[in-house]
Amino acid sequence: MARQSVTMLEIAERAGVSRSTVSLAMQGSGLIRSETRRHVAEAARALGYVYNRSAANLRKAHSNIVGMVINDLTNPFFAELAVGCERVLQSAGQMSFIANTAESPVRQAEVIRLMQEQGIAGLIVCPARGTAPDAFKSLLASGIPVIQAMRQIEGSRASVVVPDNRRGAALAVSHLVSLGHRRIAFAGGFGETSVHADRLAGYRGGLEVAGIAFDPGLVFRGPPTRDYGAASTAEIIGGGDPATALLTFNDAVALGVCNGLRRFGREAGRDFAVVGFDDVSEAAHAVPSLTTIAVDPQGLGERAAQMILRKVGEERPNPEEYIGAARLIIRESCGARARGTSKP
Amino acid sequence: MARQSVTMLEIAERAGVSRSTVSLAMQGSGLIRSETRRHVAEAARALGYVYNRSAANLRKAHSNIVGMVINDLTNPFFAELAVGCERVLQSAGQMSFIANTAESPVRQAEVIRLMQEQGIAGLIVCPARGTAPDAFKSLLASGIPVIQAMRQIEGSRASVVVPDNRRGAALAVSHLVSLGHRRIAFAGGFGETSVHADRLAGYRGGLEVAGIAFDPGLVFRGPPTRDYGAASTAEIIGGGDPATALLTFNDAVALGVCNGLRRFGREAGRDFAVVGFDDVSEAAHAVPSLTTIAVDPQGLGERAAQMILRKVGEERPNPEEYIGAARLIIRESCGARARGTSKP
DNA sequence: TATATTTGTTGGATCGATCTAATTTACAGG
DNA sequence: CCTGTAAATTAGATCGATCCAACAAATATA
Repeated sequence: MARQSVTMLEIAERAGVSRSTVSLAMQGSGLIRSETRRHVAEAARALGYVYNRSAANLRKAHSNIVGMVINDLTNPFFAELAVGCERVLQSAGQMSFIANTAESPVRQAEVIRLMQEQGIAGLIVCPARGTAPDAFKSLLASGIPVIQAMRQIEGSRASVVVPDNRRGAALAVSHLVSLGHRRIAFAGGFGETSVHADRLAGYRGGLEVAGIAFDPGLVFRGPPTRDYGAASTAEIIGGGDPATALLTFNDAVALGVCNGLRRFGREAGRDFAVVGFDDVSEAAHAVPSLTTIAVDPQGLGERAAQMILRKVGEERPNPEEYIGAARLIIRESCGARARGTSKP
Repeated sequence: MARQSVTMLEIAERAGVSRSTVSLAMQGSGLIRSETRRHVAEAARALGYVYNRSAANLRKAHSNIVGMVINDLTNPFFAELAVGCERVLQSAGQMSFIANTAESPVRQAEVIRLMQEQGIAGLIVCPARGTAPDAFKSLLASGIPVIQAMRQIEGSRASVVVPDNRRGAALAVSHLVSLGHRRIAFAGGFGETSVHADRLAGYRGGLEVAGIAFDPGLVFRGPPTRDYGAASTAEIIGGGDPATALLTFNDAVALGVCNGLRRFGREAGRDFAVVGFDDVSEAAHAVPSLTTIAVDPQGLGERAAQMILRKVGEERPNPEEYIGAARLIIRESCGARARGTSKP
């Protein structure tokens, strides 16, 4: 069909006023008599009018679109961040579009370019692994605010919204220490991300506070996945002076280790303490349920959205930093609570 | 900063040609001498030019944006569909934006309106529960193709891409029958979605083929969640002539039931057979690993994307229907394979 | 009554890229 | 050297909403 689209001019004719009046009425200007406004609204409805944002954006320089670039949407952790963000933007009347980069900096660059062509008002991004420090240069140069969420790229001038990874890891370690553990391992994640660096630093800090010497032999690096957790279990619980407790880079690794332990006839929470990181929704439902550090991705998403809304209005946005709380959620896998003691 | 954006006119001046030449060069017209084209490209790069799609769309009626409206992005099943879609669209040079409706028809209507205002070329939608049949009327009326993925709304004139839910459920039932089961229950999901209706119909069909009478007392309705699965376990395994096997509406319910069984000292695959639906990534990793019906959400997403790409070009797009395969994946939870027999 | 002020409405230029029709340039064949 | 054809380029109108300056009408103030 592709029928010719209805324009404000047609509404004007039908309502017996001018284009200008229609435009003003549409955007709720106080200059228009309320009766006129009603006529215009009626005519628009009758004609099936659809507002043309492209045309409007042509004059307004920036649209009401906020872009969101997510490294991995199939990971519920990041999906929740996106959803939290979107909820806030939506209720502020901003449209948001979400794009997925699948951890590819190349794809990320492509997506950011396309978004800039659409004239986004701001960008919230969970940078892909290996993102270059100048990835947001073009956006920042044209005065478009950029917020990095969850991860931050060293040397970029964009704002940051992240959880307190360092403190979270330290909390986990001191909890394990309070349960009597001295040989505490750390597993999963690669050195290239800021998140890994921070969580590892918190782990070391926690050990130091407890007066426990750091043993590099207890740090295991690898992909932040369940498969890695399952595969590395043997290594973690083996060796001469093996660990009795483990803090993992994230919940996926922790859940993998819980399964891995079972293959050796061991059970997390009974024979070995496991603490995860992130508190994904599965953590509460797993058996045994997972003790973990909650970072509230939805809440961080909401924060990021509020920050971008503020910055979009600003004349000259300066980089800002927000560090969200990290809370220890004690469940079964650390051994502090017997299995089935109460609802997870 | 918000420096004035660079336009084609400025490129034209720098390259010593006219606006028209720049425009033609940019869109790769064969009319332009390759040397001129090079000059233009150079000037654009030097000035840090960013293409303004809003301006272009003003003349072209439709943008190169495909909208995707997803009922629940935090559900990895739907997230994967979105990602599959996006990959195909991306490689076809189309921009896609994803929005989340959180199962709210009101929010969905809002999102669709905003997308139409942006001038999307097509829409792929997993309709929210309770979507009205006329939800896509405005889009279809202006000739914008709409594809419903995973779910379909009765009475809407949009195309459809869904898995073969009916056949999948029948496959599951006949597998359970082949393992010797005669009392097979069905649990989870509400009647309001087409998916539930189809899966239930397949379940009944499977029973019929095996010559087993349908027993309404073995059908349990409830939210398609893990919590529901855990909570309804008692009811499912109780009663006078209890079920010995269970097909669930989706994997979430199945995983919940597996946990629920454990609370009664029973184990899926040993004392009770459980078959899920969807094959989410967790199904393979769970302990016991979950026998389920794979519907390949990424593959369906890719199909939907290909379909929309084809339709965007068409003059008068007619509603189409694609029914994807559903495969039985045999793992541990149905009891066909001993636990730990081989890699999941 | 004349003038100032407020309130409501409108013409017309504008945003940046596109596209048609027109124009210029290049070059062959006579 | 001219004409005809092909190749390359360009002027100018156009898309639809916005917004300023201008204007008309109604009301208040001198």
